Amino acid sequence: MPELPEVETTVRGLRGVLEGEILQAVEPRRADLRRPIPADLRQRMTGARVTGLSRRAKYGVIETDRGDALIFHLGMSGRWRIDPDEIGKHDHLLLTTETGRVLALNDPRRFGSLDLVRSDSLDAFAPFAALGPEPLGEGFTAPALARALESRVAPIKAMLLDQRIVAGLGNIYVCEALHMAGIAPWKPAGQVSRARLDRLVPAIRDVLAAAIEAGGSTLRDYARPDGELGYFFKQWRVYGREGQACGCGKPVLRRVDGGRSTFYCAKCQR
DNA sequence: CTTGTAACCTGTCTGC
DNA sequence: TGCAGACAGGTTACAA
Repeated sequence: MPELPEVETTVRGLRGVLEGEILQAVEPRRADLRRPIPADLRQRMTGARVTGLSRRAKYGVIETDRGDALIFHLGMSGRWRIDPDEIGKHDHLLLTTETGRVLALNDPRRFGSLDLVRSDSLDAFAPFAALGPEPLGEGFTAPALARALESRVAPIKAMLLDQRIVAGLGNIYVCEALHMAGIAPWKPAGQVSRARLDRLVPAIRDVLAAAIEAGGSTLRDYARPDGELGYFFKQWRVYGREGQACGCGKPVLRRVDGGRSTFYCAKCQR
């Protein structure tokens, strides 16, 4: 479940297990995900101490006292499992700490990625260099968004999914934010009024912040050593709710293009 | 440069 | 029960 809030929740959960710990074993279990896994990952990470964990857009960053940064992306189906009972065929990287905790990066579809770069050149890491502002950061404002969307004719939804415009949104939160702001998903981005952009920016912030809070409870359950399944609370207003009533009473609609679903309310979003 | 579509890969669910 | 088809949170190569 990897959009920005899920990656943020994941990083927070990993922090409790990894931060300050020495990696006793680092074991890649296949050569590639979406990209090749760095061949020297085991050698460079084994014996290193984890100094910190952070997030940029949908990427998680694990830094060590050797000046290396392990960057992971969860793709569509990636997740970290904490102290799993057994290792399965989709567990592609295993980390074992000196205290005996085990973390398994599980990703059945393998759309995720693993990269290893020097901490002092994180900004030069190509996928990072292309990213737009963090939606929860100070650089994401209505004027800045208006400038980025100026004269663009692609649908506003497509622009918000473009990580160069704003970094971290995915299909769920774009649908939610557009509904909260009352904007039709197919409106040409450059034609969205300034008044609506003024609503959109806080809508994006609010939905992400609320999701991070809700995701926290998910990961807490996830981290249980007994492997008990956690709850997954859905607070979505439109995503995954085709046919159900919007707050206004009209049914939530779903439209598919390019194999991607968009959920929206034809009355509330214009 | 901008835009839209196909492809990558596996698992799960639905309907016949 | 079997099986085909739709669908899933992302990114990117490629064509137009």
